[in-house]
Amino acid sequence: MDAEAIKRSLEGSGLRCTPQRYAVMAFLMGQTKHPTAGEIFEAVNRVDPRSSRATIYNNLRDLVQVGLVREVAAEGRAARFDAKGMRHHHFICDRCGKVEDVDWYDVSTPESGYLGTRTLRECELIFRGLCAKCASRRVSPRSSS
Amino acid sequence: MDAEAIKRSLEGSGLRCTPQRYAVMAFLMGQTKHPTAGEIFEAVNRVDPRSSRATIYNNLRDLVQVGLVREVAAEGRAARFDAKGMRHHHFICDRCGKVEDVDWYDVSTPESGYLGTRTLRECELIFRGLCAKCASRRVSPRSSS
DNA sequence: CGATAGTTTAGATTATATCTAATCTGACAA
DNA sequence: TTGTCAGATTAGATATAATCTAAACTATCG
Repeated sequence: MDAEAIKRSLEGSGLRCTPQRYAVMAFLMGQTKHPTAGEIFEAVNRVDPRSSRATIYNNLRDLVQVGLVREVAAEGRAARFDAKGMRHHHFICDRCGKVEDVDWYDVSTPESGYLGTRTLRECELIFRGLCAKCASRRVSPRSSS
Repeated sequence: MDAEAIKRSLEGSGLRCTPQRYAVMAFLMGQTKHPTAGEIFEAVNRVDPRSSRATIYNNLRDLVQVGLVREVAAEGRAARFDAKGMRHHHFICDRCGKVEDVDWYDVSTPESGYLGTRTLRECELIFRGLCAKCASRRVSPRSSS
């Protein structure tokens, strides 16, 4: 996504396109990983414009609130974020905790009545197991003994 | 689940059935909510045996590790826990953040090859939307104007 | 241009989780 | 039964992540 599209998405969401917000959005959109707020802070501050830590947190909160960014539902101390671009599911590794994107496929939605009087917005899938790296690590020590 | 079954499940998992571990398991099994470590600490310390905060955290880590308890994949500052009893999915409210259990149903698993060389252990479903309380709250102000 | 709301700042503070070293406890072997 | 030792707990210190605070800055609108 280019500069103009980022600007438009921010303003379209009711947020001003400040340099600091732009930097966060641009960083997240160029990511395939799911960085923590701390990682975003450090990455973004390598170049101008600089942002204070509170600005990073404030901006992530605002971006999540308007729906341009989402917090990833994963265990671990620090929240992880990704930009809502192409729809995808997440795979979380039992061993190393890494969160990876996997292609979207439609999940069968529950029967009507299943959620009672709750209103359903989205069904999110999380796959759990071993990532490619950890899965091959497990196999390797055994095959040599 | 009764006292003896808790003891057996602890010992069967390779953990000693200490009074403090028993208290945490008993508390979690009597819960339909998804308490934070802090909430568990407070609830458990209302009666003997008392536990230090580190003991609560240590024991939750151990219980998660052996698979008797799981950390719930939900946003929010503090981790939330539930005992692995009856299989269920979770509904997370967009507005109040409450995590609710909903009945299990089988999710269609992905086609072979979908996860590449990763190994799949489980597909977890998270429903998102408004809980019954927040959904009815939203409707009420509008219908009066 | 001035006013004002929105945003950022930098450091302080809070909340959550983890560490640390000493002490306690229970299991097991002799 | 006793002694040993590994596992567990303790209580407070410390680390980490997130949030607060009040002042300053900035962009927008009238």
